[in-house]
Amino acid sequence: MNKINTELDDLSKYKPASDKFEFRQFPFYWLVRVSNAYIMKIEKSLKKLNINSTSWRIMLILREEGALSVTDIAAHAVAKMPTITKSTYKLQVDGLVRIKTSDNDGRVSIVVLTDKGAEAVSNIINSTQKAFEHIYDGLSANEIEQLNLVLKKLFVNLDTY
Amino acid sequence: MNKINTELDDLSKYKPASDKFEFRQFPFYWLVRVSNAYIMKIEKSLKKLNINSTSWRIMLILREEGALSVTDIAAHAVAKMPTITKSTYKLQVDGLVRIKTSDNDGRVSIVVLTDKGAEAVSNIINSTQKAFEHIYDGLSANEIEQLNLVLKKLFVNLDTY
DNA sequence: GTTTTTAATTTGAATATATACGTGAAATAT
DNA sequence: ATATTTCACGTATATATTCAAATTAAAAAC
Repeated sequence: MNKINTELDDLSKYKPASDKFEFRQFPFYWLVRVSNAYIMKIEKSLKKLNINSTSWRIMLILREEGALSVTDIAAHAVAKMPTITKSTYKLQVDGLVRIKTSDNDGRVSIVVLTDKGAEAVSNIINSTQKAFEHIYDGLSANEIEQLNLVLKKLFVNLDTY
Repeated sequence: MNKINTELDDLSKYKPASDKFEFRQFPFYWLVRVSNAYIMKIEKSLKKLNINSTSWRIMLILREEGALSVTDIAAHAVAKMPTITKSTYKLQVDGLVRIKTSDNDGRVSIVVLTDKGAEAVSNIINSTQKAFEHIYDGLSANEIEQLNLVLKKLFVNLDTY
């Protein structure tokens, strides 16, 4: 049962400045841990295919979004632009994406997945499938939905303030 | 209201291999985004103090745990040992931690926060306080507890399989 | 006492990013 | 209109971070 009125809650104990603060109850401690553990895990699968998690993320995003600018990719992936530039150029060398200057705006670089890239995504999904086999054990669809919801809220807060 | 019987749920749509998969509903997409956004945010605060998020994490852990081996720190921080070795030696140069060989086991390096280190933690908390001001806006204590719970489960799954 | 395992470090390579720069577009002034 | 300033997008360069692989050294197993 979730409380409706959130204003009555004292959330200070989840903030480092509180005397009640304890890192083991700190959501961001767990968030970073899970994120790191997840990245380590899939990098192990991706290793054989000579691709890293950043490139993988870029390709997944491009598959669903079609063509995106470097800025847009950086926003999706939450990474700095130089990181994305470098990563996409490496992908281009491997023939997995194509980069071209926008017709409308000469400053903008548009990145698209090539056919080879789309095929690579399918292959990668197959070879990482095993890593996801037990990943949601003990969780309900409801809990996952709720997790997504809360993460989205946290993201907005981080992005806004 | 959460379902009790999790076995009835079809969680396949949260796995990349499903045809129903969509990265925007993928918990790990959001997890990595939030983790990256959080790290970027606090790194901005920590920058002025010439410390990065990894060192910060190590110091927070040491403050609560007292003395820890490099292996233990790596486990807490979910990073590789060379990363922790390098990071702690940098902290030692700055006088924030002390590294000494264990009395019991000559292989083990024990790391402790120095007085200067403990003081630095307090200072850093003060200067990062502002970053946490609105971070939980729109969330209840209950939701945060639930978040922690789910993250812990995910971590165990990632760690086990 | 030799072999195997474990803990940490060193080295080298890949990745990420801060900073500076180049270039195009938009806004403002002339 | 057109020149000038400001701003936005991306890239190049230099530096920092991370980690795989190899190495060293200590402890445990045999």
